[in-house]
Amino acid sequence: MASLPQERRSRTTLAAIAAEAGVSLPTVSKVVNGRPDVAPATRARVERLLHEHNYSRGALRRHHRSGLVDLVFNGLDSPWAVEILRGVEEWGATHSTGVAVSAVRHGDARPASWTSALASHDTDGVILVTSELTGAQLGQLRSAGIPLVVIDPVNPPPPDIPSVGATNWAGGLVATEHLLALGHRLIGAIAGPGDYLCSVARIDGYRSALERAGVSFDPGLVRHGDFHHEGGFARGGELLDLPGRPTAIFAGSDQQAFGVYEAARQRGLRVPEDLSVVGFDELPVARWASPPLTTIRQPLAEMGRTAAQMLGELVDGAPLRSTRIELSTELIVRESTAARAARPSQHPS
Amino acid sequence: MASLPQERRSRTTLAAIAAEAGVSLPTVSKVVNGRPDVAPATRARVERLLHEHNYSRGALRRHHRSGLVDLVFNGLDSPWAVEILRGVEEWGATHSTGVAVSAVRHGDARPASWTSALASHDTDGVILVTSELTGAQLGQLRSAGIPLVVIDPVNPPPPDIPSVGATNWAGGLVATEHLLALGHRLIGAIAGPGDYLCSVARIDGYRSALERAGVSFDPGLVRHGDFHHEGGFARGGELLDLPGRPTAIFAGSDQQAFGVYEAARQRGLRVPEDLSVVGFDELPVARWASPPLTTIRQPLAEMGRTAAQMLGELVDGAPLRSTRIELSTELIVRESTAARAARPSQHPS
DNA sequence: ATCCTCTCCGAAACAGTTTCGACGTACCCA
DNA sequence: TGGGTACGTCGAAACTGTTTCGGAGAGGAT
Repeated sequence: MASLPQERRSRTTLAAIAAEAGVSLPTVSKVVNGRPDVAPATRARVERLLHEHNYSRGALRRHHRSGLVDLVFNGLDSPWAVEILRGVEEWGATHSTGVAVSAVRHGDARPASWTSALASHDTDGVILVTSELTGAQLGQLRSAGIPLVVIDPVNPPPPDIPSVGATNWAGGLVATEHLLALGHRLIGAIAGPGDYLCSVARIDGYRSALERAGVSFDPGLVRHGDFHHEGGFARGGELLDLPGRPTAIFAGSDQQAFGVYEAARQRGLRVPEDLSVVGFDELPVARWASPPLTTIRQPLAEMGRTAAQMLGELVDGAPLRSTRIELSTELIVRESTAARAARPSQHPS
Repeated sequence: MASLPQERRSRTTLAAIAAEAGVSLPTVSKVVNGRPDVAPATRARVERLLHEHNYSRGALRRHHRSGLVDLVFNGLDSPWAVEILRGVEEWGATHSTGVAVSAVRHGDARPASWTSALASHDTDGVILVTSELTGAQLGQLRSAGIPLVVIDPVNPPPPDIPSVGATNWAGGLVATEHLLALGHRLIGAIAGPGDYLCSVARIDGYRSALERAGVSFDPGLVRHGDFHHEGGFARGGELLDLPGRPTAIFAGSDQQAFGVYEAARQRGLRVPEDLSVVGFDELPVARWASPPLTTIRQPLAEMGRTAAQMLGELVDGAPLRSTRIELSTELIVRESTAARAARPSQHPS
């Protein structure tokens, strides 16, 4: 039986590994299940082979539906994330599928990729939210046959990976046009992290709106935040301390908008009388802020539902219908924006 | 029922079921896995037997750790929930355990209990958050041998079910004492849903603080909200429209506090000059509200971590150490509370 | 040397899944 | 009506993986 080397390439079975490692099948099984009674040397040898063949819980398990989908966030510290989660969970509830939530932490000491965690509880598919995707991770997923859908990818995903997002560019455009229509000409903008696709799209929309209106784009009025309160507060403060203080700020996200609120409040500036603010996301809090926030609605829950839907089809073996879906954004006007005051604090011109 | 009860407890194997149903073992396997090629009549017969013996993925699997814990929320529509989730997820990440999130929906058409959903992907344990727990559900869990930990139970759980909460009573007391110390005497309160334990505890604390200060408790100043923005807005509006308008409101939750903000703003009342507001929870937004919210910190993430920790011990078969843990709350003073104005009920201009 | 103990491993029994072919029935067509 | 075809249903056998249990061998104590 040892004469045929083809044996091992055809199927990755415990017996094959056992033969190659020169041990018996039960011993390999014990290694896989972390049983104690295996000598360290033997364990290491088997594990190395296991890893070489990247054995994934049995080739036959490949067709077993576990009824579980993994939802991986890049940080779980935003109400933003819950909205996505709600959408995915709703889909899961109506399709008898569990949703396992996890968060990758960039600053974490353990550089272990989230893909390794997936192996412990076998998952039917993965939805990755605003996270980077390395080639190695992709390779792991592919070899394990686990479908993947990305929401708001930070870097453009490979063509065979479907992604779901919102019309961020159009949203940035509409937000800025709204401010322009109110008479504002000095409009600041706070982007998200510079490497997020959705962030640059929004700022591009902002710039296009300015240019279409014949207002020159001033790079000094654009800052990069972190999409959180802190970033909005710090960057917003910088903008408000500028000699030519903007009369309006496109905050890039709702949370940043609230940071801007606070920066304005601390400087004795009123919203919207002295400063108009537009957010992005339409978190539930936006309607309840003081004053209620004018913002760009992004159908977060629906994005989650859509991604889950696509993933479900992929899990069922359906072919990929579309590789990229962008759900439309919408301007929601509330009370944080107003026409530019007759005598705003004019910058010296 | 004709067979000995010991028999089915000792060994519920597919082969036994097959023999009893008069079919072969593979056929039973197909039924369990939902394979299509089984005649409806046969399937029904086998399923009935399966249910009678309540076969649960093999008796040997009983000791198999799936590395998955279920976190069941009563509605997922609050930033409150994410904080809990974060705590549980953190624990899961460091204990190579996945966290499956689901939400029960009270108004849902499908009255199917969440416990049935648990059966699909076998779970090591359940953390239930602010939800009711029927005896039937408890029975299902017990018979399946799935440990349970409850966070903020709505009704007092049975003595053998551990629960985690916060010192709600003390929080309500401290919040109210803070307002009393600022000179307020007409203090409104907005509770959560009347049947929530945490809600009544907070209001009891509020009442005790009043009584200890020699201020008479006026039931007309207490309203029942829903812990959400809407409730705070509606009930807060009612309080503010009272003839003897309160000069301070203990909002019962941060979200209700923001609802009160909006109710006050619509009436031209300023916070804190005309109205002091205290929240409860210390959601991340509280620090970024306009004005920043004075609130009672509830260590939500730590509550999640603690519950997960307890559940982990239970899963490992450790004995129950304590049946009830209350983590301490803490007053965080920001800018939404101020000393009572000299002429409280007048609009300053 | 002898005995004991403890670690490590595999033979065998066990549990469950999948493949594949047999059997019977229903349906279609001449 | 008869023959052929298609399909649904089921089980024998082969397969994958898990657990138990006993035995070989190393090392230590006497």
